[in-house]
Amino acid sequence: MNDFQEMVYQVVRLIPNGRVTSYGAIAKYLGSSKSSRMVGWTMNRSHQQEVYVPAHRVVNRVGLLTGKHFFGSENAMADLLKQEGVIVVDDQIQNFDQVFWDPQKELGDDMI
DNA sequence: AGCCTGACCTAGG
DNA sequence: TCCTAGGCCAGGC
Repeated sequence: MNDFQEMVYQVVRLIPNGRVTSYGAIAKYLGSSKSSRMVGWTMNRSHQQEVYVPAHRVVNRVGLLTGKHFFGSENAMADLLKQEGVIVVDDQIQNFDQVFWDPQKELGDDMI
């Protein structure tokens, strides 16, 4: 497991209950804004991690649940979010700007 | 060894 | 505003 992937999991674990962030925001926070695709790839392996990673709190930049197929059932990801109070309609998070959690803004740059 | 494919995003036309 | 190309890089074939 390389450092980048480890960092990704660290940040995802810091996402508060009922909030979400995007692949690009994580990539940017880790100092490589162009590696958002790698974040997505890394999230694919997140289910195999021994320590829990709330992968359902990571969506794409417009609030669409693009990773839902990697959860058990068709609505597993949306259900997890709904349990946390996030409103999801047709795989689209409602009030996305209010629910969005920006690591750069919330945590600062001191983690890098 | 290439070629292709992604849970993505931004810039430029 | 919509569309395209490019950057990223691990893994499958």
